[in-house]
Amino acid sequence: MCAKGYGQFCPVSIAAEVLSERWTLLVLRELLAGSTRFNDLHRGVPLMSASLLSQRLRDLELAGLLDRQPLPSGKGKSYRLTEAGEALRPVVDGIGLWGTRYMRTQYAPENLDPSLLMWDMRRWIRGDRMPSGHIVIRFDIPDAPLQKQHYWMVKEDGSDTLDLCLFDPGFPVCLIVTGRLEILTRVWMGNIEAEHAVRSGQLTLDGVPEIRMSFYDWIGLNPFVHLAATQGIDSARRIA
Amino acid sequence: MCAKGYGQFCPVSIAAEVLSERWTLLVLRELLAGSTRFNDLHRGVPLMSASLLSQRLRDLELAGLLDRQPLPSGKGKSYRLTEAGEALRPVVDGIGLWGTRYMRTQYAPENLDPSLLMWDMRRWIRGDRMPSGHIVIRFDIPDAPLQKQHYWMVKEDGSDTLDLCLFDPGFPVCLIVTGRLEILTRVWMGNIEAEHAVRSGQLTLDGVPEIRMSFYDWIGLNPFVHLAATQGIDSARRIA
DNA sequence: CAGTATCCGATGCGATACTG
DNA sequence: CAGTATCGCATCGGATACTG
Repeated sequence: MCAKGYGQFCPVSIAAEVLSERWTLLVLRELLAGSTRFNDLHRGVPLMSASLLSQRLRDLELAGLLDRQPLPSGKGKSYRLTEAGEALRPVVDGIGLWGTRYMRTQYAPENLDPSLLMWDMRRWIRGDRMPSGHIVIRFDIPDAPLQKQHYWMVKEDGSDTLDLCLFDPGFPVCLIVTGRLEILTRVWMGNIEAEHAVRSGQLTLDGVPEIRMSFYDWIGLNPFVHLAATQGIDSARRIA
Repeated sequence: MCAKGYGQFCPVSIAAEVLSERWTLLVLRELLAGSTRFNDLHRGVPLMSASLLSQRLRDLELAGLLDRQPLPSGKGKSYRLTEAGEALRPVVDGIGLWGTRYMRTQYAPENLDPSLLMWDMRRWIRGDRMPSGHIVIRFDIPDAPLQKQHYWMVKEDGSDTLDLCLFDPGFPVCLIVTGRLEILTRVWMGNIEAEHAVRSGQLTLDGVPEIRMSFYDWIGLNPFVHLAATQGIDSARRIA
């Protein structure tokens, strides 16, 4: 009968026809976070198949939330939110805030993924607060699957953005951060304070004191934690 | 592999596992609008099968958004949002607002439904602004399917809430409002001003002048229109 | 009335393979 | 690399029938 939509004139219903499709909200989150390339978007939703991501991007374009431009470099396309898509930022933020406050399944084992964590951290870590020079930080996650126990964050001199490597880039490592996946995730989500995690030995920092001390300054937090703080919600109080 | 969820620790993802299920947002809208009984909820999402509504209500309960209490009257249950569910109001409002502003398919024929329109109007029409006494308003929708051309809104003396009848309740009718389905829907959605619709003959009022004049006072508008007005968005400007 | 169980068909989606 | 087409299965959800 009703192929797809909800058959209602209510704007919530019309909006839900786009927004409630499986994965769409997460793709939107990635776009709002600033990813513009297919593979970057895909790294943010690694469990989604490429074909489905492609499909959803087309859906979003059709719904007028997304603009797809061929790249000047010839290969590939650039995906950018339109005004309508950008206007969903408060909605997606609101959903994230609500999730932070009320949902408890965040740290279930099946929701933890070292690569995803690192990819998320890479985007928000404050490269501009790191010491100058060529900085390499290694993250060690001993309880992760073998292929996913080591990650390298690389900051070139002069640039503030980071590169995430899954293999040893070869440069000398300035700092090794070691912690179990859940701990690292909780620290990142503002659920455990970084200082506390280090003091209690849940997180280990290995490197020269200068860089070790700077850690707390640049490690940063997932953006929803900042949002929550704005609204007076304290993530740390919610330790399960 | 991933049975159901998204396998991500991000709060947006956790929230989306509940919120992005098909129909869930609309059920939530109904709950937020104040419906507490199964059949009332169902009238708000008539195209949803009862079994699926039942299922979704259970899902919402399980996720902690909904509280299901047996009614003192013995039969049936009462559904009420928990604090967590209530906390989604700004999100659902935000989605509705966004839909009002950016989505254009609202008035596609397949989204228009006279019964749903009447049910929505019933909830928000200002009974307290109607003249006192036993008031019966009949709505005539000449282009609706035969069984759905006539609706009666009944206000008992002393009560401010309205009853919606699909059959002639037998009392004398004070006012007949006639208009095509799309016109009635657009007026209700603030897309056409009621006065304008009447002046231009798109809407017809038939009754004694006193009640005819009061129409503009109690007819009201869908709540998202009020919200939009608060935010400086003018629905009337968006006539397609 | 107020739901719930079951059945079966449509479709959504992941895996795989393919292309410029 | 940056996607897109195809295929086949899993599951979602509507219809129907049933129960307190």
